[in-house]
Amino acid sequence: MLKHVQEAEQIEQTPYEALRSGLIWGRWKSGERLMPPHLKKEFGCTGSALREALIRLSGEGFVEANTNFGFRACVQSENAFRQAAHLRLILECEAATLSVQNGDFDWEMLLNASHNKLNYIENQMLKSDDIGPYIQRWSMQDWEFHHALLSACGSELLMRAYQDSYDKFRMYAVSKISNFGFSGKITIGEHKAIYEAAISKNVPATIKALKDHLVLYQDDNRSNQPMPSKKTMPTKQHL
Amino acid sequence: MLKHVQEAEQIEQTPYEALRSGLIWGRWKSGERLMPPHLKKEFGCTGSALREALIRLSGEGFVEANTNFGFRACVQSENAFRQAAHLRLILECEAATLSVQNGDFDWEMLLNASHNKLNYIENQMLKSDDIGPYIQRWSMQDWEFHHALLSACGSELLMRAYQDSYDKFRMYAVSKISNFGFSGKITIGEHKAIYEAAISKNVPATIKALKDHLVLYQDDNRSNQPMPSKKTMPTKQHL
DNA sequence: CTATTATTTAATTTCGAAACTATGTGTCTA
DNA sequence: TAGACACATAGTTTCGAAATTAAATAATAG
Repeated sequence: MLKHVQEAEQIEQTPYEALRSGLIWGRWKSGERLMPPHLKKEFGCTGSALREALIRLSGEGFVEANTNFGFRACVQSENAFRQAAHLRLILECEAATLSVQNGDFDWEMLLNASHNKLNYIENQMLKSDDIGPYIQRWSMQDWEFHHALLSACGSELLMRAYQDSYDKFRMYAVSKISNFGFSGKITIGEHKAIYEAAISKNVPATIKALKDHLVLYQDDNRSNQPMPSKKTMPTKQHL
Repeated sequence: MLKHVQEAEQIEQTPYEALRSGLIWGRWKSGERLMPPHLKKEFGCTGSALREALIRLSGEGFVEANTNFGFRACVQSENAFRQAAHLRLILECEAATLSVQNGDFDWEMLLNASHNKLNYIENQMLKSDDIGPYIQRWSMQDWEFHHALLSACGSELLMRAYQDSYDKFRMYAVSKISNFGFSGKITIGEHKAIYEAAISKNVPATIKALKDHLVLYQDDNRSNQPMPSKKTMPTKQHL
């Protein structure tokens, strides 16, 4: 799909990392089967190793696992994308609130540094005609910035949940959003707004800036495709 | 640890379910090693099957996996418990808000039925001297009630994140909270308050009732053991 | 006696073959 | 021709042994 992505994947080490990367960057189509016997040729490892990685990824929600039917890439849909964006927004707002309240001097320095790096890349992309070669680096810096923003929230559990939602959001964004979510000056301005609100310890402004940043993909997921409550039975509990 | 729990575990089928159940119900001490070669005797299955289950559980955050060091039961601490309670509260409030707004007639019936069942058990426990035999059943009904409450939120992703936080909360509650969180009339009243607020479509009252229900374990996790922001580096991104 | 190195033990990880399951094809019958 | 049954094939899952790695003990030199 993407030349630069393809090249980068060659560097990956473990099957788990390679698969996770490939899933996020749209290497497989929505719902496509992931068969160890086939994949092992191009991954240069045994089928069992791939299976292990796929099990782990199914636990994280990136692949679907059905007994005796093997593994499939996550089924992508507009609805699933909205759900990921929604969850990400909830977790990011909560963690950012705590982080702004708790953040010390070191946190401010970290946030400053990560925003500078992100801003630098984004301005380079603004000048360039083809942003393709920048996408991956930009995506990494975007993550580093959002991670730094929340890093003082004080809860590793919250951080982990956030990363899951962030990665899932990115996976859907790759296939649904043009330029993977980078919209030139608009994006630069949004990141600047988040940074300035957070660094000045203004919690309501930070939350507003975050909502503005993610509102594009939010819309209203309440009325469109509601989940029928009849079908929603409690999953089996392990007593 | 618990007689009734031990008995119930014999019925379990897959190693994954048995392990998950054992972890939640405090079968292993905090940080204890989980070695397939030892466990396979009592689980009556091969070591490889256990390994597969442990990998999956590590993806869900119930066991810690270190390369070439095997698996360990989750390290429990007061801080980890607060984080689980906190995350659960965030997700439950958000999902409950959506659910109350979206909930149709079927949802109301489901909520009513699950609350009745929960209420029935809790009143039985109130009369009894030894609540031991009721604990597991009560835990199951408690889950069914909370699940029903959120079931109309419209986001499977949010529901799954909630279940993870709920199960982790329960795991810590088993080891930290007397009677696993059942406090007689107080608990009954809290569940009733949640039910009545939700069934009357009162969002603010529902949120308040949920916060009252979980506030005991909340305290203030901001100031006690803050996570040093220096150590918080972005985890490796898979390009 | 201490510290470093070898040796032994135990556990984890990897691997490939065997068993099982599902799918697709072809044949036979009504 | 349509339907049902048996067969063949592809893919999944399970299993146990070999290889690798870490921990523990014994042994030797300083």
